[in-house]
This record gives sequence, C-alpha cells and structure tokens, in this order.
Amino acid sequence: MEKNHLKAAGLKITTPRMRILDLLTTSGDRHLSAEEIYQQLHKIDTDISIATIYRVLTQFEAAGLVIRHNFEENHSVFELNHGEHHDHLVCMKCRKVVEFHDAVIEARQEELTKKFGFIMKDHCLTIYGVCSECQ
Amino acid sequence: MEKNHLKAAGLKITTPRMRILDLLTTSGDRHLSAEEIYQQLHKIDTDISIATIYRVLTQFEAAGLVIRHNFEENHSVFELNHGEHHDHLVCMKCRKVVEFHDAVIEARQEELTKKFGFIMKDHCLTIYGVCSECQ
DNA sequence: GTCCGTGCAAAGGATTTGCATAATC
DNA sequence: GATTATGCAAATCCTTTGCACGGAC
Repeated sequence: MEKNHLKAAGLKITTPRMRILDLLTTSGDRHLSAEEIYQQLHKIDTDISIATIYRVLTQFEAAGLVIRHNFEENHSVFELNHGEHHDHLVCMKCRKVVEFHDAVIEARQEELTKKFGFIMKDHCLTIYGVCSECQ
Repeated sequence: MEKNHLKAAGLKITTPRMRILDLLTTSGDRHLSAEEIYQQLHKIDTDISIATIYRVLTQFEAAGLVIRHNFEENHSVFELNHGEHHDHLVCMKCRKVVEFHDAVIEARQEELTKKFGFIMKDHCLTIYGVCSECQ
C-alpha cells in the first residue's frame, strides 16, 4: 500500500504524494513526464500545481521511490522504482516501455568497466525501436 | 580535411562551421556542450554567438556529422560521428569519455529486441563510473 | 501549535527564433 | 547578385524557487 512507502521514506502522507504514487503505480507500462502527470491528475479532478509535481518527484527520486530517465532530450520521465535494476526497450511510436534484465549484458558491462580501469556506479541501456503493434 | 566534410554534407564553408568542427576533432576524449564550445572558441579569439553554435550543431546532427547525447539531464553534449556505432563509459568526476564496442552486448541486444517483438532502430548504453585517475 | 507542504507567480537555465546585416558561392 | 549564415535580443520550453497560506501530526 502506498502509504507505507511514503512513511518508510520519511515523508508525510499528503494528497499530492498519494495521487502521484497511485498514478505511477497504475501506469507501469509507460513512463510519465511531469506534464503528463499534471494532465492525468487534472482529468480525475485532482488539481495539483505543476510546481508541487516537480517537488514531489524530486523528493521521490531522492528517497529512491522513483527513477528519472532522460530518454528524450527536452524533458525527463519517471517510473516507480521496484528495486531491481533493469534496462529499457522503448517504442518510438506509442512510447510503450518494456523492462528487461539480461545477465549476459550485465556481466559484460562489469568486465568492460574494469578493463578500462573504471569503477562502475551506474549504467543505462536503452533500446529504441518499434513494437509489434506499431509496425 | 574538414572542408570536405562540410561540402559532402551540402553545407557552405563558413568560419563558425569550420571552427566548431575543428574543436570537436581535437577534443575526442571529452564530449562538449554548446556552452563549452562557446567558451573554448572565445579563448582562441573566435567570437561565435551561442545561437550560431546551437544552429550549427543542429545542422551537423541532421547531416550526420555529430551525435548528440543526453548524459546529463539539463543539457546535451556533442561528439564527432566517426561512423562506427559505439557505447560510452563516462567518468562522473572529470567527465572523460571512453568509447567502446562490444560484439557480445550488441548481439544480445538484437536477440532481446526480437524476443519482445520489436524492430530495433537505435540503442545507447552508457556506463557511469569513476576513472582510474579520479578514484 | 509547530513544522512541513502547497499554490501561485516570478525566476532560472538551456535552447530556439525573428529580423536586419553580412558572408559565401 | 542571389541566397544562405550570422549576431543580437527576445521568446520559448522545462524546471526551480520565494513567499504566504494551509494542512498533517
């Protein structure tokens, strides 16, 4: 239940926070931008200011509740953080997102990073394509 | 020689275009932002307006001469396009960039994309870490 | 009641654009 | 000389922030 996630993150239970968390929970297959969250919430009569949406998302990111992505160059999109690292396959037409995890790729990345003398902190692999429905 | 690249792309030879191309050629190990290009060119007494830098970079991108990356969320960085696809290992401290290509990862990505019924159009893998000098 | 969260409007940074001038071919 | 590029300043887009009010605990 969402309330527990908020409490666990040390955040007070407020309407904006609950609604945004709800929305992200129910839009698992599509990562949302701040503007989209704003629009969607207005549709269901929840008028939260865009400033609050940015503030809440930033707090959620800091608390590890959501992950921010920069798939496109002019804005960020957000997804719920389920804890397991995964990469993304994004449909360039309908923006559907498939999450995957591949042990072979993960291991290979670790090897390469070491080979170049780096210490890996994070990584992101995004494949852009066209899904079966949009082809 | 740079002039040929411009002609091949159907672009007129102008000072701003030559200088920007020169600069990108000589900064292979660090991808530059528009602002950095602006600063660097000013240092060598080449006063090109920031608007022109953005315009030139956008044209270069359209012509396939440069590749735009969004490693960080608030601005883009640019690198010369040498034709071969590669992925990136970025140092989070000094911003050095190592380019690599790994056949195992590439093949695996193709398999995964097919498995999910997508047609792959593009992909980017970026590993964020700390390089040997910055550790 | 105290402290934190929110809305509003204004500010901020990166990037784009309109228009008159200047350069290339 | 015709056409395309550039510089400047204003505009635009996404995101952040200051401040006064409202809500959670």
